[in-house]
This record gives sequence, structure tokens and C-alpha cells, in this order.
Amino acid sequence: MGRLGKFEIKRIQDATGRQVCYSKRRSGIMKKARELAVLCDAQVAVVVLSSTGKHHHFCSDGADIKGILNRYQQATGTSLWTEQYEEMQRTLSRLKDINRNLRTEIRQRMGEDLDALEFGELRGLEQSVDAALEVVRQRKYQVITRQTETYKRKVKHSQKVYKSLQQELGFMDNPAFGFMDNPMMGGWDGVAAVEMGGGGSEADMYAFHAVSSQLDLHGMAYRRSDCPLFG
Amino acid sequence: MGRLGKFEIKRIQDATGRQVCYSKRRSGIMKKARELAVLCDAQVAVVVLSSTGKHHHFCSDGADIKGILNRYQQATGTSLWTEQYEEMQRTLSRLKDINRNLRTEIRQRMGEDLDALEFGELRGLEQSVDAALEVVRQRKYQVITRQTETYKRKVKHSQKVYKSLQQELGFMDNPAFGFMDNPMMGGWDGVAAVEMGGGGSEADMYAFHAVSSQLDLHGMAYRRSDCPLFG
DNA sequence: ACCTATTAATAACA
DNA sequence: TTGTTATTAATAGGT
Repeated sequence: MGRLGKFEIKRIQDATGRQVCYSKRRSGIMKKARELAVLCDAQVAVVVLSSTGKHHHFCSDGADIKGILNRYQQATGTSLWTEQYEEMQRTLSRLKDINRNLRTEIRQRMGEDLDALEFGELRGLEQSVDAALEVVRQRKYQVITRQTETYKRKVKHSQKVYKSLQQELGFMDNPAFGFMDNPMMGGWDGVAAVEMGGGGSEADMYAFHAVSSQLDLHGMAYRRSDCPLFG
Repeated sequence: MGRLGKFEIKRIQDATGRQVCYSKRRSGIMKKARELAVLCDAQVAVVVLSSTGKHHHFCSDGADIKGILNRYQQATGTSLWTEQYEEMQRTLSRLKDINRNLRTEIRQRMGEDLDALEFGELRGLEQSVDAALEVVRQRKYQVITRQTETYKRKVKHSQKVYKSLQQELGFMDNPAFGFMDNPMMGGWDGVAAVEMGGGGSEADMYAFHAVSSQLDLHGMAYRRSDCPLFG
């Protein structure tokens, strides 16, 4: 159709001509799409992206592109995004399973939900918890020892600095500036006394926050019914 | 176009005529789509769903519908499925965070990775593990006690049955059929001896399988780069 | 499917 | 861009 007899379907070289052709044929195809949809009671979606970055689309009647494409992939089995989606669903439910199991293990290690365990499992759990307790105790004493030694070193250093200062300033013989020896009543033992003594309200101040606070899991559930694709 | 002068664009009532029209116009629009794509160097996607359940689509050059629609939603800001996808991504990474934290807690309760804990946290952990150990021990003894009592009852019952059988058969005075009292050397104490004694290879048979076997988490990582949509 | 009368689309031009 | 027009392309209805 057109003025001249011959007309090849190949990329139009002239940019202007190509642009004009794009405009006219685009409106043409959209019109055809609408006619097809109305005449034949079909759902039609057309998406066009020009090489210059413009975009246009047509979509039959009241439906939206999303809906048509959903029906399309449902009808064809073609996967536009369903595959992705379902793989993620699987990953999600695996993660949730793992989560549940991890929680069960933690509860059991805390002495809860033991009813499901056989005697042998209970025995194993006891041994494991016992061993862990020993390791934690060792670590605690290691930490307290290190802290105490650091403190001792600091005190020693302060003493040293203070004494050399005294010497420099010539106050060596004034007893009012003397440095008290062992100001906290014996370093390690002092801290150990705090740690051991007075089980009660003070002990609660050291509640195991750093770990248990990691358990905020509210709002995590991802239900399939939340997803419009599968509503 | 056609034989008659007038031609309204409205749903064709005759089913056969509608079907014929669908065929012809569908191929027509596909042809137009291809011509538009080639002549004007554009990307064109057409999806048609007939009312009878058939489906057809056209897609320019080498690109696939998925690609064109991706570019389309990128160009327009329209969200065909990106929103869904990103929400799931968020959920996934939340779950993975939670998972990591749960593992950390378990490891700490097993006496591993304690380096990150402050003294106060270590103290809390020790107390928690200690309390759990006590609960597990109690439960173990409860189970062993119940098992032992069940066993005792069974033995008593067997004895009873055996004795009444002896009476019925008139073998009361034959010492060869006497029932041994306490055949396993003292019920509860006997089982307790098994539980307590000989720490070594026997103890490993009761390894804590039921719990630690829940920790198979391989292949869980979901990397964003796995997704062609965002490749 | 194939024809063909007719209308619709559109290439070239303004 | 938009409009006009000569031509070809699409296609309704019939076979």
C-alpha cells in the first residue's frame, strides 16, 4: 500500500521516515488490536518500545496488562515470572523449616519441650549441655582473669607515673600524696567476689541479653495467600 | 473492507464467524507487528487470548516476551511483578538474618564463638546453661524412672500370669518351673547402673542425633545474581 | 482453505 | 508533526 509499487519490509534508513512510519503503524496496530478484541471477544495486549526509548501499549477492555499476562502464562505454561516466584517460595519454606528446627534445638537446650525426646537423646543432650557449661565457665574465668590482669597493669602503671611525678615535683616526703596500695582490695579476688557473691537481684542484672535479643521473629510468616498472583 | 459497505466494530454474534474473524485478524495483527518491528527498529510484543481458551503471541526479533516486558516496566515504572519479587527478597533476607542469629545462639549455647561475649553475657549464658542442665537431668531421671516402673509392672504381670498358668496345669510343686524373683537384679537400680557406668565407647552410642540432625542447611543461600530479572 | 469485491491502511508527498 | 492521495493490503462474506 502506498504510492509506489514495490515496498520492502526492511529497516527504514531515513530516521525521519522511520519515525513517521513508527507513528502511523503504531496507531494502526493499536486500532487492529482493539478491533480484534471487540469483534472476537478476545484479550489482547500489545507493548511497543521504539528504538528512541518511547513506549506505548494497548490492552483490551477493562483488563490490565498484568492480568492478561498472568492469564497468558497460566494458559501456556510459559513462565514469565512464575518460575522465579515458585523457586523463591520453595526457598522460603525451606528457610522456615530450618528456622523451626533451630528454635526447637534452642528450646531443648534451654530445657523446654523435652517430652519428645527418648532417653538416649536426653542423655546425649545432657552430656552436650554439660560439656558446654564447662566451656562457658572456662571462658568466663579466662575473661575475668584477663580483665583483672589488665586492671592490675593499669594500676601499676598509674602508680609508676604518679611516683615519678612525685619525684619530679619533689613531694616525695609528703605523706598526704601517698598512693594507696591495692585500692580495690586485691584485684582478681575482688572481682571474683562480686561474681560469686549475693545471688539474687544483682544476678538478674546480668541476664543473657545479647543472645536472647536475637530472637525477634515477629511478622516473619509469609503466607501464599498474601500473593495476588495466586489469590 | 469486505463485501458489504457497512462494517461495525462490535462483538460478532455468530460463533463460527467470530472464530474465522479471529483467525484472520490475528494473523493480520501479527504480520503488522512484525512489519512495525522490522521497519521501525522497534521491540514489539503482542499477546492474544481467545475467548475459547486459545492463546498466541508475537515477539519481535530475537528478544523474548519476558525481556520486552522487563524493559517495558523499567521504562514506564509500571510494576508487573517487580514489587512482588522485591517483597519476597526482603522476607528472604529477614529470614536469613534470623537464621544466622539462631545459629549463633546455638553455637554459644554449645560453648563455641564465645569471644564476642562480654563478661556479663558470659555470666548470663552460664546461668542459663546451668539451669537447662538441671532441667534436662530432672527430665532424664523422670524418664528412666517411668521406664523402670513400666518394666517392673510388666515383670509382675508376667509372674502373675505364669503362676496362674502353673496352678491351672497342676505344676505347682515342680521346682524346675519356678519363676525367678527380680530377674534383672533390681529394676531401677539396674538401669541406672547401665546409665551411669562405663563412660566411654558405650556413651557415644547415645549421641544427640535427634537435635543436631535438624541442622542440614546446605544449598540455602539465595543470591540475587541467580535471578535473570536482575542479572 | 480459497476467492474477490470492497474497505482499510499507509507510503510518499506537501 | 498532520493531511492528502494514490496505491497496496487486509479482509468479510461467500464457495
